[in-house]
Amino acid sequence: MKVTIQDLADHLGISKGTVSRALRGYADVSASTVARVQQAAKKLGYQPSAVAQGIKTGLARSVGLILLPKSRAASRPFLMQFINGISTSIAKQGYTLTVATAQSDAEMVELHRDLFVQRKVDGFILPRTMHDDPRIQILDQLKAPLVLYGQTENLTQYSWFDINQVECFRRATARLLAFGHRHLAFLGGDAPLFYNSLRRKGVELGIQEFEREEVQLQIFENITTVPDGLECAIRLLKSPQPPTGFLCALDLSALGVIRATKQLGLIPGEHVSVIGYEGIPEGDFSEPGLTTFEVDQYEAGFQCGVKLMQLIHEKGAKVSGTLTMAVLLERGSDGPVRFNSTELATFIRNRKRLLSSQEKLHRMTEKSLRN
Amino acid sequence: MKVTIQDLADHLGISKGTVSRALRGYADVSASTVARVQQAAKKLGYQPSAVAQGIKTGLARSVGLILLPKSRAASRPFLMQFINGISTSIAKQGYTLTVATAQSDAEMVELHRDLFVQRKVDGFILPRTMHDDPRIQILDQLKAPLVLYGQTENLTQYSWFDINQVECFRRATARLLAFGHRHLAFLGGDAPLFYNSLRRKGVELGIQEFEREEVQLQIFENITTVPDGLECAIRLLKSPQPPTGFLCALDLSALGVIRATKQLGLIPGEHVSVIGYEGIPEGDFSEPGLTTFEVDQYEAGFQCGVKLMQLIHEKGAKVSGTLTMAVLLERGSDGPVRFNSTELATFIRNRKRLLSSQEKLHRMTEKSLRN
DNA sequence: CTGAAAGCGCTAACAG
DNA sequence: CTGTTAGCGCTTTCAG
Repeated sequence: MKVTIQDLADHLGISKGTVSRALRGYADVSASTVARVQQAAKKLGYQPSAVAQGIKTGLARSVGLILLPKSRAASRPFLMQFINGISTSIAKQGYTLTVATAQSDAEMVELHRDLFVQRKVDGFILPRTMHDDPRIQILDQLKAPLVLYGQTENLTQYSWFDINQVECFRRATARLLAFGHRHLAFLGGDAPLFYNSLRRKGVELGIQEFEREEVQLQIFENITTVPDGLECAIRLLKSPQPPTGFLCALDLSALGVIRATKQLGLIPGEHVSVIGYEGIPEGDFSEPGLTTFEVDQYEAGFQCGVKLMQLIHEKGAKVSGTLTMAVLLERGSDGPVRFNSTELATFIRNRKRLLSSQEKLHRMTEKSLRN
Repeated sequence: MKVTIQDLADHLGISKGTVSRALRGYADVSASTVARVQQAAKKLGYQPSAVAQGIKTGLARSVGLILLPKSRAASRPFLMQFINGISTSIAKQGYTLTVATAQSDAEMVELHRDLFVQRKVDGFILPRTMHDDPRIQILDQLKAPLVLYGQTENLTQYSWFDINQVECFRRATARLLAFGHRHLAFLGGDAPLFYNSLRRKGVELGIQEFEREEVQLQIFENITTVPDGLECAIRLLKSPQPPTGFLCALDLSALGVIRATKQLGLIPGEHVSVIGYEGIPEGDFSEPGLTTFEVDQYEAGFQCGVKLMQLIHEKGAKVSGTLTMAVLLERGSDGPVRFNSTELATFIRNRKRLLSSQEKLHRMTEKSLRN
């Protein structure tokens, strides 16, 4: 049923060694046999077993990507495109992507070790890099090829690909400052993840470069979901000195801030400005649309794949890091400051009265629409 | 560097055959050696090479899932959770998921063949089943184990998992009819995909069961994106006899319909009702929220994985099909009919006047908010 | 209960 | 240019 190299050799009346060399394009085979072999291979539908090949070469022709379903909200948005990018780039060399799912951080590290030791994969792509990433430690020990999607400590030792998040957040900050905002809040994401410090650094840099006036900045961390962002923003906006501009490490938390803003009867993009990061599709459907940096996750995956292939194939290949930019999507969630912090606080304090009057007007509008 | 079964055998002064049997839990090994071997294995960090195992067993301990990045919009939303579900369920048996990406339909079929012939995977999960699916044809020929996520012709021959989409759309239709809608439109998705006929059938069934009054139904196909839905809805709503209720095969097209509705100055959920299917996160951020059927993609992936494992491991395992339900998320995009089709047409024809008056009122609201 | 040995399908020396 | 041969690391009879 399953056709092996022996079958093919028998069929052609030559040895399997010759068949192997013909198929692998060795120079020392006559052109005519090469042709004959290739033809017969196609006819019989022969393709070498990757498993049997792997036992000789020591390679599985697969790279690993391990996910954490636990943090669904945080990891979901970007991964599908990322996966497409990886598998497309490695497919050229006959590689496939092996995806596994860990149920916890500890299991995650073990899974990396096991998959490599069992030779199910030849290397890894590590998304969502952490400070002192335990995955890196164990893979270093095993001398496993790896590429980081993101940055970390001792970066020169590794191949990595990342968005220049410092620059993104510097620009976002400069943008809000140019809009006249002087009270800012930074809602950071998962604290252990390395990107978090980069994004915060970008914000601090932006403020530092701005020398015209005093700027207030409040910093929060572990704001990773819509409810997180909502809750945090409600709390801040009800405080005596609320921020008028929100810089969010994640689109999800930014969407939460937009919701909070509306709940308080404020208009996002007018009374309060919000900027996110990542470019998830939800941001295009909120009202107003979310101003954010759109990351090309497909490209990121593709480049990670390319780098990993280099590491695996070109022995003694040097590691390389690449930094690229995301593009700002200017939608409606930010704009020129209307109230300063103090005015905003007053405005919010009176929101009940205003909300009810707004409702009355809404009913009027409705009625008139009905004719 | 890499520790093999031989190393372990040498270390313990026993034969590798014994080591192998001890590790695989054969009955005919003394408990004491089993313990010794396990301990030594842990100490030396020995794990059998999946590649070497595979050459004997003929199994790669991996299942394949092949994606089409081309149809990004259509395939993106559901896949990540689906992938998590698959890899979680197969991980119990030491299996991993191999993901590959095809650039075209033809390449997709080839990839299935190649991955199986090369023994990189032991079976496949086929999402997005088509009419006379060419993937199934080739895999049947190769006697490759497969599980369908979705239905198709000759279903009794295969293992499959699906949502009862006929029932979902029957309910959606009954719901709009109960709301008093009598002019409906069904915006179908990719025509070659099998789900499309099921969803349409559900709509037709719902209408057929409704005997109180005459119901108009317009049917469209290949409406797969937001712009598709937008365009189609604009055209329909501007027609002399516009539908007041939209049944959309996909959330994406439903979101397009909502946009169209707003562009025409109508209020979705009041002047026009829209129901989607799938439960993508965007639906929660549109205004109003999209009423839709939420599919548990994780569970779907999990069940597909379980079925595939049965097929691969239990020889002579019989195929099995499972039908489950999605849950209706009642959000704001549908509701009791306000205008019948004729009234709606008139209303839309006068929209310009209305829109400008609405704007005036909006400015009033704004002004009052400012104090 | 354990060791010896064959062989899975393929590649890569090494002869010829 | 091609055939022969020796493994790669593991599993699995088959003897003992």
